Amino acid sequence: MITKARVNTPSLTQRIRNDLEEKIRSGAWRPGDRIPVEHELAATYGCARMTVTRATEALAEAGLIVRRKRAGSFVAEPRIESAVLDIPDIRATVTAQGKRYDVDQLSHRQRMASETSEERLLAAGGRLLEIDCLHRADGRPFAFEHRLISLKAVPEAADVDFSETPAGSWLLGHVPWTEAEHRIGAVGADDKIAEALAIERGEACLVLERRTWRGDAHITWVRQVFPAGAYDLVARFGPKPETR
Amino acid sequence: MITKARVNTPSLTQRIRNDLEEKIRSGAWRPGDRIPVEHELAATYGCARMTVTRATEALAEAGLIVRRKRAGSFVAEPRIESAVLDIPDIRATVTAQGKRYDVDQLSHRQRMASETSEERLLAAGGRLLEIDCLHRADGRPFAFEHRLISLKAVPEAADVDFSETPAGSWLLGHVPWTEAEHRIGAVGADDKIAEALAIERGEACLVLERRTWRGDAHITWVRQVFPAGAYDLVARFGPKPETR
DNA sequence: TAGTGGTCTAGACCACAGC
DNA sequence: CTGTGGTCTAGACCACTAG
Repeated sequence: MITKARVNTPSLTQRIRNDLEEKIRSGAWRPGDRIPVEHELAATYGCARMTVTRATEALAEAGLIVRRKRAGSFVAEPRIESAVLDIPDIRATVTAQGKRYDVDQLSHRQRMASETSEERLLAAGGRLLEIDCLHRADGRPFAFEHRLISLKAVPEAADVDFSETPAGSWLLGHVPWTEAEHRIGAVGADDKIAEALAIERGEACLVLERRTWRGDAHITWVRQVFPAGAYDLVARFGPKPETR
Repeated sequence: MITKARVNTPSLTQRIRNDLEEKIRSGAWRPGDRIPVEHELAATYGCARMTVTRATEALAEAGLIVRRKRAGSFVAEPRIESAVLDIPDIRATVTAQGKRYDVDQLSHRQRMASETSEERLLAAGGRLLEIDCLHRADGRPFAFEHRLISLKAVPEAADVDFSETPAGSWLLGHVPWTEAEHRIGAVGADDKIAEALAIERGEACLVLERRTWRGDAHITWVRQVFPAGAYDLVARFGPKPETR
């Protein structure tokens, strides 16, 4: 096989992938359509079948096509169900907006985990660090945060001063985690939140709850409350900017 | 090379991937650690280097490792920023909860797109279909929906009866889309929403806005309002249930 | 400059589902 | 049964960069 004179071009696999993706995204191939069999594509591109396979495999993983033995590969039906959500660290969010970030620590204490299912899940009889804080952007209240940290999972957190670096940012940098679950909802501000955020009681707020694990060990649980409009979450489904 | 007697086991590539992933997720390998070079892994598993490459490639795509020429492959620093968000169709959500689904169409009209940037983006001088509806679960208000559909992009929508099948479900089944953007926030109910959802004015609601495209053509814009607590969005980061 | 990942080849055999 | 994807091999050369 002749070696192509590639000069800074994407790999052949990538070009095949992009070509097929373009056909699908442009609508030239509609959901349910069968795409050419792999050996045909290999002939088209003058390459080995494996090269084509790598491309179609990637498309299948991305959910754009479905590959079926004996039947062929087909353009998949789009599904709206999954999108990528960006959930950045609050300090990073604020500074990314070009605003000054401050945190007020409202309370900070150690205690034993209670017997609520919530806290048993987190620390199962161990000690907890419980921290309330207020995040500020340019001095104005940005988010109220209530956090529990399992000292069983992160004993060194007991000695850290979170009055400058918020606990979330510290944890992000010091405790590798492997799994996270987020829950997003809305709630009316209770008295505590209303006071902290300087809004009226009952006013609508966006709530983001996050649990974080390292393997089986539950690291932290946090509930962040944003005044309506202060913070929107954005999720996307579609072409990735990279590799195009 | 000896062909292994595989009996319904995952592929070798998959097993290598799982092994490495396990090492990372368990914490045996920490972020920043270098993982064995590919030819070593190939020797370990008694396979060709390409087989190992396929596994490490997949891990790199999943963001678990970073591969650097000449330097080696390293366990990546976890990033909390992206998580997969499930945003199902409302009808599907309700029926999945085992509840009866109904939709009340509150209004339905055609008009020209106005000159707001919003609507210019959607239909650029063309006709719009504007639909308000109320989704119900077991008869109780579940979500208020305000939707605009570009008749330029979806002319056949003009003749569809959305009083039984909600527009969202119809579009999902009839108009393949390729890109979507979601925005999630909180808002206090205005009079219209409060009445539709049978809640108090000002009560906190979760808002989900979604824009959908097919290639460059903007298909629809929709704003769905859920009473606080009625509906939470869940996003995950971590091991996929599949292929393990 | 040596060693790493990055990519590709030209085969091969298999399992499986559609015909 | 046949053709499809599923997987793997045993090489090869290249590009890049850390040392």
